[in-house]
Amino acid sequence: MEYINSHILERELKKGSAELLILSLVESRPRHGYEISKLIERRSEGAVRFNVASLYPLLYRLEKRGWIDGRWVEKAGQRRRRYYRLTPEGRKILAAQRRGWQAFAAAVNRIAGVEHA
Amino acid sequence: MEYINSHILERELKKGSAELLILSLVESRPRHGYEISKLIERRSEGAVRFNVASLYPLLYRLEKRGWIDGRWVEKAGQRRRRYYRLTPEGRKILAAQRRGWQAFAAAVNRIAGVEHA
DNA sequence: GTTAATATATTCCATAGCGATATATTGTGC
DNA sequence: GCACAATATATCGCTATGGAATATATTAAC
Repeated sequence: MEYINSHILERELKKGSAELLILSLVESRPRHGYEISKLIERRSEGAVRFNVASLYPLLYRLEKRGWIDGRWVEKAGQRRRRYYRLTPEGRKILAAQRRGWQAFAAAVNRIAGVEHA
Repeated sequence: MEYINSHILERELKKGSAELLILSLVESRPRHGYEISKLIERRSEGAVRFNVASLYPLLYRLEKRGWIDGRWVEKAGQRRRRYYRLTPEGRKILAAQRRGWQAFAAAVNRIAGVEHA
């Protein structure tokens, strides 16, 4: 199933939702970058895909802002991974971003005339 | 009502939805740039706002791609306005973008754990 | 021993949003 | 008659950033 130019729309939309998606995924438990990218791909059924060149710099930005907190975990028989967990500050931001997303999605649905999206 | 950092989310998200919103607004009848920007602001209740430096170049792009068709209208007692109407090609793109938006919004809702957004 | 999958990382380029600014016209209040 | 706000279109220049390409390292599979 391939929509005409749908990839353009998705590419652009993805940008704004990236933070919300990442924060949401590390809400329940710490996760590492690769896991996050794979989760987004699977759960969105391909509608959202992250380029590593976007994902990792974004994780650094979120950490620098104090919204997530990363620490290296070394395990025998595994590559070292950096697990990120949500900080209290990040939890507040996540709540705000959820509200922002809902307001935005509602507005787009209203204007674009999309019923029960 | 001001959400923490919500402007960041909105700024980014806007990019991807801009085309969808504009195409939707010129679907029913031709409209000019200023009218489009005001309509988006009003109908979104402030959740989406267009900077003129984004709006006009975007209109030119859409026209260049053949999705909308603009023509100048001069009226006594009014500044000249450029009215844009949706082309048949634009109509197809709009339908595809609506589907793309729905798929995207559904994916974000699923991942971000937003209920009935 | 070669390939694929996992996992993190960076460089470079093109795109594009937006603040600032400009121009022109019409309507309103004083 | 004049200042000001609203309408309407337009562009310059800065900056952010997304993504292709590429690199490195480890483990599993064949």
